[in-house]
Amino acid sequence: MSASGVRARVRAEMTEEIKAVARRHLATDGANLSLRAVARDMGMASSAVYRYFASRDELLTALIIDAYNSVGETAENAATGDNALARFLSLTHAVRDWALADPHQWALIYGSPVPGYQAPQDTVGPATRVILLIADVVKTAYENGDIADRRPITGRFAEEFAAVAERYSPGAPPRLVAASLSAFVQMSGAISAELFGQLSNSVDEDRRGFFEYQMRGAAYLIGWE
Amino acid sequence: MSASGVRARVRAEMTEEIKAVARRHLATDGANLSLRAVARDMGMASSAVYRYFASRDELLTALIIDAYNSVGETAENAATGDNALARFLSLTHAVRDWALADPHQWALIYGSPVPGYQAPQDTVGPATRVILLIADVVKTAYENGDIADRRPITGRFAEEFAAVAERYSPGAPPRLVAASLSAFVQMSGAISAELFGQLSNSVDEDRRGFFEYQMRGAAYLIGWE
DNA sequence: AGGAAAGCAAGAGCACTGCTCTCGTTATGG
DNA sequence: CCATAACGAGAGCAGTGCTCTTGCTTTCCT
Repeated sequence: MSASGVRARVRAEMTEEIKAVARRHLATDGANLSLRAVARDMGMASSAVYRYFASRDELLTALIIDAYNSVGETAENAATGDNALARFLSLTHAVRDWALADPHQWALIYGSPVPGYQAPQDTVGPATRVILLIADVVKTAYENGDIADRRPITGRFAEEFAAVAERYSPGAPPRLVAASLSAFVQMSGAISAELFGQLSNSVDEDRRGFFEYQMRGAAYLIGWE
Repeated sequence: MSASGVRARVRAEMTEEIKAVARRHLATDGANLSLRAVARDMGMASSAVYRYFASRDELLTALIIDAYNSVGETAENAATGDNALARFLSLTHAVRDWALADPHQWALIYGSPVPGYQAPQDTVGPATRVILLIADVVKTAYENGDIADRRPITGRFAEEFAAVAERYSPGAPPRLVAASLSAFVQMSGAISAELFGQLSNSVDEDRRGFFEYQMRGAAYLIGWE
């Protein structure tokens, strides 16, 4: 019976629960969480977990994809505001808040790659959501004429960006694509620096303010203000 | 006999060799390198390694300190040029080159922190060499009048930076300290993004050019050009 | 309805890990 | 010269990822 399949439903629930427990372990053990410990927490034999994830790496991959989607969705929902600059600042703050709320998930996707782990193709889509969102906000602003001129870029990398610009937003200046990607890099770099302890003893009180300062710098280089 | 002590000399050599072998393993296993494997490579029992490092974490700490000093020294030696901007660009390129030559050492010090590992106090000194170097280059430029005005900073974090500025470089505007730290964050973020695969499929040919573009952006926000 | 096939959970087992403890050996220093 | 400290090796403990076998249950097809 059951066109949906009872077993399939149970399987989906189990899969989800394993991921949930694994996410909890992520907070204490980071990327080298123990599959056996996860199984123990669920009251099942470690070998049973392998029915759901072929290896620890596959579990990690699932967590990585979920994390990318989670932060991507958060950013998309936060990209609101009267003008494009407000949307940009809002979304970057949302990403930072997401990272602060769960530093280990952030480390999982934006920290150093797990040794020996090779990210499969399934992760590239979710991984690009935030940068594409930034690019979209910038593109809209540009088409509305809200982007001031900045120095054009030259050199080989300018041609690479010209190709990207032509594909995603014909007519947009290549330097705008470069500045957008640079803004994304600044954002993730600022968050990682804060989370990974690089700011200790210099900015301890108002890290949010310093983050916004940096994002406004990135916004200026894009062409806002 | 031996005022220096034969045993002490041998011990120092052994310590250094263990670190060297461990650094090799770092390239394949990352931060969760195997102490036993290191011992095996050296033809000794794993328990013997504990005569030199009380734990795996202590070995990692030694590697971390060495890495900080190595990149710091590299940056210091590269901070040459006719003007301060040239020195800044040169040192950032040197840091990037250092990271590209040994990504795993970079990940060790600027990547996600090893779970359960708490960096001891010995690491903070070496860890600050690069940022202090940048601050020094900027300070010199400011005192020579080579730094253009930029928008002042406000808010609570501005007071924090004012305190830092007063201590390190009395008279220097707080926003300059903020911009210097931001430049450092941009640098490490740009390198990490490149090394950790965040730039795939957008900048594949001329990553050096894109890096310099970003560093020139940071330089502009400091007040160069 | 009945039987084959597939899914599932558990346990034992392998090779590995960090780390501790004990045991002989060797160099150091009073 | 001899007690002491440093040293290397080995065994052992508890843990790891992963595989394989064994029994049971659900699903699917004829």
